[in-house]
Amino acid sequence: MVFEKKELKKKSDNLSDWYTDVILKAKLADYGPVKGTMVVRPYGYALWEMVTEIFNKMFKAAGVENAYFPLFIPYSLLEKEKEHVKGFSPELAIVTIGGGEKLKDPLVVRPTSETIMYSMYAKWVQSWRDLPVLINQWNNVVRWEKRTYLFLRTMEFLWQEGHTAHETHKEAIEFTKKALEWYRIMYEEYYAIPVYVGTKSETEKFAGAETTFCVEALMPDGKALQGATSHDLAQHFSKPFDIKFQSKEGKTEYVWQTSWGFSTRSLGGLFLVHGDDQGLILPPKMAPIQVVIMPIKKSADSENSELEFYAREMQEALSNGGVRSKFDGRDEPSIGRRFNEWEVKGVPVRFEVGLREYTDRTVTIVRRDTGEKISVERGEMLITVERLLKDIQKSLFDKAKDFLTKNTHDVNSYAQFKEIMSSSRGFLRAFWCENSACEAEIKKETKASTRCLPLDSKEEKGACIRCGKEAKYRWFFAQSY
RNA sequence: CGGGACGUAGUUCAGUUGGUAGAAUGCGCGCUUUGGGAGCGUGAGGUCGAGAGUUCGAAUCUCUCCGUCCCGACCA
Repeated sequence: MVFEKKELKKKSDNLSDWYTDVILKAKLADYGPVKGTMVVRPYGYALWEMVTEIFNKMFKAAGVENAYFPLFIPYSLLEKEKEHVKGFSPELAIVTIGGGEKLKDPLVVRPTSETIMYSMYAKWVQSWRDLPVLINQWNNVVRWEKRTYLFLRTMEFLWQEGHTAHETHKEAIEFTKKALEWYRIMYEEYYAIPVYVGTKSETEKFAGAETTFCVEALMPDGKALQGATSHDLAQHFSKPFDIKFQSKEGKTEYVWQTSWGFSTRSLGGLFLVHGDDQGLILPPKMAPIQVVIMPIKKSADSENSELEFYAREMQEALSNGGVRSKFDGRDEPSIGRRFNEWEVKGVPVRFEVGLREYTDRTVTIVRRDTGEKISVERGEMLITVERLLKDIQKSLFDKAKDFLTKNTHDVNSYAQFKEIMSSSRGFLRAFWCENSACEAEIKKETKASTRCLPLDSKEEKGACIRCGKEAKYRWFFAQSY
């Protein structure tokens, strides 16, 4: 049974309107007073906290430590790596006045921390014994975006940025891939969003990187979202920043570095992929509230207190079983409205506990994703919920995977390429000559840019989709968010 | 930074040929309610984005500015 949301825009009508609407109505975030800024509200921040908890466990297990570096970066530092400053200068916020005086050396509000961190790494690394350096920081960065969008593109966003330094290139590359694997796990196993994992083309890679690895996800409108990136920086920064060490052989060498980041943008993807006309659907592993318990009261007070006791005891059992739950014992608004509130917020499972359940010693359990309603014996509650949460997690992933598969096309002619890009979009696997001029033309003509070359790609003999010249690989193309 | 739309109550919006501010919803209080957006009563809430001009009189007409959203170029 489908219940109309009088106040919520429909996902099926217009994805972009629905997206903004649901974020505001679910109280995930709100617009800040400065254009392009966003306030992350407690419910949205709870999701980000989930991300930090999950990643911190992974990072720390690999020996990565958290630290904090300053927000302000001297412009002179940023200039040291040529490609880096060129890539970022159009979107920098620069402080020119401090303490009422014009600054001699303007300060950049960090757009990313390579330069400020590496200026410190140069002091800290002297010997091979100082390596590897494995540091992550959770912080905010600012990029002066011309056009912004809640979560997906804001002027200031939250992220983690990991920065490592190693003795050898091989070790650095391995670490880059390790970070990439963390990102894949976060998307696939927690966000329930299947991704393609690969490397970026020369034009799409990070300013200053040797190679950029990425995870790419598909949104319901057929556009691709770059989920996270991990960079092999080689010695591009260690040379200008003079990060040197003496090797075991007594030789002076520059370190090999990596950097990798995952931002609040990912949450935008989470909302887009799983929601429906009723609102958000959060995968159980990410949901700050996995089960909402709703006592349905009757007017006789004596019954209510026993009912409430019955329901509260259930919450305690859930909590002991490691299930995140919320008890909604409010008298107002009406029960129907409160059902809808939690649906908009995407809580995966709802318990309905009324006189019927109390009398029969049962609980009515409702799935957010399918709307399916079941009655369960009180004794079977915990095991049923645990199974249900797993089912929902899997079912959300399977659904997204199915969508991804159906919208990934092998394309062999430019006419077909254009046709798909002007209709359903999605990921297009096509041969490309790897010439950046050709890439630019394709983007201009179809809006599709190269998203990645999947890691498991096999060399083949083909002809570039646009120019017909020799091409070795099928690249993934898509319109990017 | 180009193109479009729009600024009136917390929100969504109406406001006729220019005549001095409205609705719905939300919010407060009281009572009745509770298995899918409850009912009745009552109350609070506005520099009509800002400034200037035209006029006896401007939310309404003119100009300038500011801001927001959407679509492009740019980007995590």
